[in-house]
This record gives sequence, structure tokens and C-alpha cells, in this order.
Amino acid sequence: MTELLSTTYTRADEAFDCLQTAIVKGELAPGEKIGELELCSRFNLTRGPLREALGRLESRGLLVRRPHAGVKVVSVSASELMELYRIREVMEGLAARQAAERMTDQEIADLRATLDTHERMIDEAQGQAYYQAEGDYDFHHRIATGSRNTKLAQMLLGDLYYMVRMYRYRLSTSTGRPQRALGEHRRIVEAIAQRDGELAEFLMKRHINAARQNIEKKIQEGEISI
Amino acid sequence: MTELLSTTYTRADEAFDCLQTAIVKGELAPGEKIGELELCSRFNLTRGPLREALGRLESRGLLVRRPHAGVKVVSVSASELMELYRIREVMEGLAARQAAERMTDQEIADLRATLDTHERMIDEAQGQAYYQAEGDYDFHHRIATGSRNTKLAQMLLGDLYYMVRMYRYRLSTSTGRPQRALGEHRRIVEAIAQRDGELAEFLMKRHINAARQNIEKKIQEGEISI
DNA sequence: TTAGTCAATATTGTTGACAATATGACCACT
DNA sequence: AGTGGTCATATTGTCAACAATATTGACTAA
Repeated sequence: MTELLSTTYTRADEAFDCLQTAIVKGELAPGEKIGELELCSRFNLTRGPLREALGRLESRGLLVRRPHAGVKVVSVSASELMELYRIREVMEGLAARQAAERMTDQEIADLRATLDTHERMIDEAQGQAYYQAEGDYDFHHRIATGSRNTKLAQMLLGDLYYMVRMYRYRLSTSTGRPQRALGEHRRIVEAIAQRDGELAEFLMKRHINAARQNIEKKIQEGEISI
Repeated sequence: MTELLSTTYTRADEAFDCLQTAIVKGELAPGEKIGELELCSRFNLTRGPLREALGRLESRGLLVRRPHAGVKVVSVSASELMELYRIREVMEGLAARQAAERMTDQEIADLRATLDTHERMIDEAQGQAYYQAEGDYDFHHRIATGSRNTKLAQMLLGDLYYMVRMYRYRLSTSTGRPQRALGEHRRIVEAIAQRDGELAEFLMKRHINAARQNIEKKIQEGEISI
């Protein structure tokens, strides 16, 4: 997942991917102290590559390390999750604007097709949470890369999305508003297709803001807890 | 610089800091292939901690690594530098808005004091580029942390600023508009002091946008090149 | 002369052993 | 009984040797 372009795949890369998905899927509980040798036996790794992977994950903020004290998965509060959405709002707004300016017609066609399959999944499967999340992730992923802003895509795909997905898995509940979200996605795509960057930015910001408020409400109502 | 709070300072942290500053200061030329043992002898390190530091730096996008092929400092084009400023614009705009909502009165007072010393430096030293850059960095640093948005501050301080500083060193020229920048800084601080988040965000975005256009103009005029 | 292949080499990736340190229990002391 | 300190232990940080691979150069054939 890290460098698919690379010819070889080092053990450190393997360790990084294993740990990252394990953290995202919640298989490694946050706050729990976890030893290196335990991780080694669990993922069939040796300590060298493991430590290198731990360094990368720490650098990305997915876990914290105290010298000689071990490593634990980062535990984030509800307020911090809300802060993540504030960041997404401005960064993905920028991504949408630049995507409107730079995406190829082919990419836009693919994006539309993505939304069609997403719609089918919602109809057929009554919008199972997992596929909803994947569809949503795919949409935002395409816009991030479509921005042609290398660093922006790197920060969104390499940092923010993993944290957001971590919470999606942990809450094990989707936004619960698939039709509405799909409609918002469609309007964003239309703005991009019309090369209206300003409108695309506005719609994307409003879209993420709505998602944030939706989660905030659920948390306040006690439906979900972190 | 990485974890000053931590009681102990591991060799890997040392390696990370050494390499990072070396990259930022341009002592390690971008694009140049550089061997691990050479780095070891140069910074009095062993390969273990060095490799861990290399992993972190790669994760932060300061260098690229190809398996069995070595590591080289990332070389970024002028257009990519401009993209960095686009990201800064939206992210620091958010930081300024949240700082206006959350900074303590003491922090705001300190921020004002920072600008005063910055003004003195400009007057006395006729604005030597290095101190200008440091003063500017300090200003943006305080607002990032003042946002109380952990992830936002982490991304700004841990990712973007190092890349921007890298270019500052490489161009070895400041923005060349110290007085104007100082005035913009002052207006941002006043907006924060009045707890006007919306205005602070607007002014910060305009400030960074102006800096970007300034550099863009210089590049087009051929004054500086990358 | 040039292109391609093959092997030698140097560099990176990995592994296991050694040293340093934080944690936790136990005991003495207040 | 509570607190403070000390010591044993287990875990992490570090190091040096080994294995695997990309690069470089020479050599051969077209």
C-alpha cells in the first residue's frame, strides 16, 4: 500500500502495512501497551524492520512511543476527532477546487461511474456500513489525487484518511445518511465537471461540515461513544 | 527538537534531528545519491538508528528511498513549492481562526511581544534575511500551536514548515518585504486579540497568498531559480 | 561500433546478540 | 499503615556480522 510502484517490497514496508491496517481496524486497541516482541511474533517479523515501521507510524501520529517504555496506539478524544474534520474541511475544499481545475475528462467520467456503483450498492445492500465507508473513501481518494497537488494528496491519503477510517471502524457505524451524502457527492462532481473550482470548494466544505455535525450530534445524543 | 518533553533522547532522535536540519540547511544536496555509511561517518551514528531516522524522514516526504538503491533528498520543482503555499493558505487560515477562539490572553501578549522584537530586528539589522526568516517562522509557529488543534499543529510544524524552510535556505533570500509582512502580521494579531476568528482567517489567507505571489513573481522574473 | 548479457562489487536489508533503562515489587523507615 | 528507596527483571535501544539485491563494468556478439 505504501509504494506499489517499487519493484521490491521490503519487510519494513510489510510491517508498516500490517501495523497500519491493524491499527485502523482496531485490532490493536488504543491506549494498550504493546511490546515489540509480541508484535514480532504476531506478524512474523523481526525487530529491525518492525522498529523502522514503528518510527514511521509514530511520525504519522498513529502511535506514540516513549523510550524504554514501549509503544501504544494513539487514543483520540471526541473533540480531537472533530478537529480532524475541521482540517479535512479546508484541505479537501482546496483539493476539490484544484481537482476542478486539473482533472482530466476521463477522470471525471470515472468519478461519475464510481458514484453510480456507489448508488447501486446503497440500493442493493441497503447500504451496509462497510461498503458505504469504502465508497465514500474512494470518492474522496479520487479527488485528492485529482488535485494534482502532490503534497496535498500525500497529507490527505497518508495522514488524515487513516485516522478517519480508524474511527469509522471503531464506531462500526457509517454516517447513516448515505442517500444524502451521495447527493452531495453528485453535486460536487457536477461542479468539477463544469470546471467551477470555487463552487466545488464550497460544496466540499459544506459536505464535510455536515458530516462533522452529524457525528457531533450522535456523540452528544450518546448514540456512539469514544 | 522532536520530543523535548521526553526524559531520554535516543540516538534515533538525534539522527533524525541532525539529518532534518542538514536537509533543511541544504548541506545535503537534493537529488544527490547518498550512502548510509557515509551518513554514519558524517554524523557519528550507527546504521540502526540512522535507518530508523531515514524511515521517519521518508514518511515526512523529505527524502525518497528505493530499496537497495539508496536514499536521496527530495528535489522539488517551483510549481510544487507554489502548491505548498496553497496548502499553507487554507491550513494556516484555519489555524488563525481557531487561535482567535482559543489563545489565552497571555499567549496573545507574547505574540505581540514577538512582533515587537521582530520589528527591532528589522530596524537594527536592516532586516538580515536569516533573522527575518526566523521571526516569521516564530510567528506562524505560535499561531499553529495556539490553535489548540493537535493534528493541525503537528502537520504544520512537522511537515509543511520544514519544507518551506528548506526552500528559504536554498533560495538564501527572504521575501524581501519585511515591513509589509510585519504589518500584515500585526493586523492578524489584532484580529486574534479581538477574537474575530473569521477576520483572522481571512487576513492570514491573504498574507500567505501575497507571499506566494511574491515568490512566484521573483521566479518568473528569473531573480531566483530552483 | 553498439547493444546486450553476465558477473563482480559495493551497498542495502535483515538478523541475532549485547548494553542501557524504565517498570514493578519488596523492604526498611517514618 | 503509608511512604520512600533500592534492587531484580523485563523490555527497549544499540551494535556488528550476515544475506540479498541493484549497480557498474567488462566482454561478447551482431
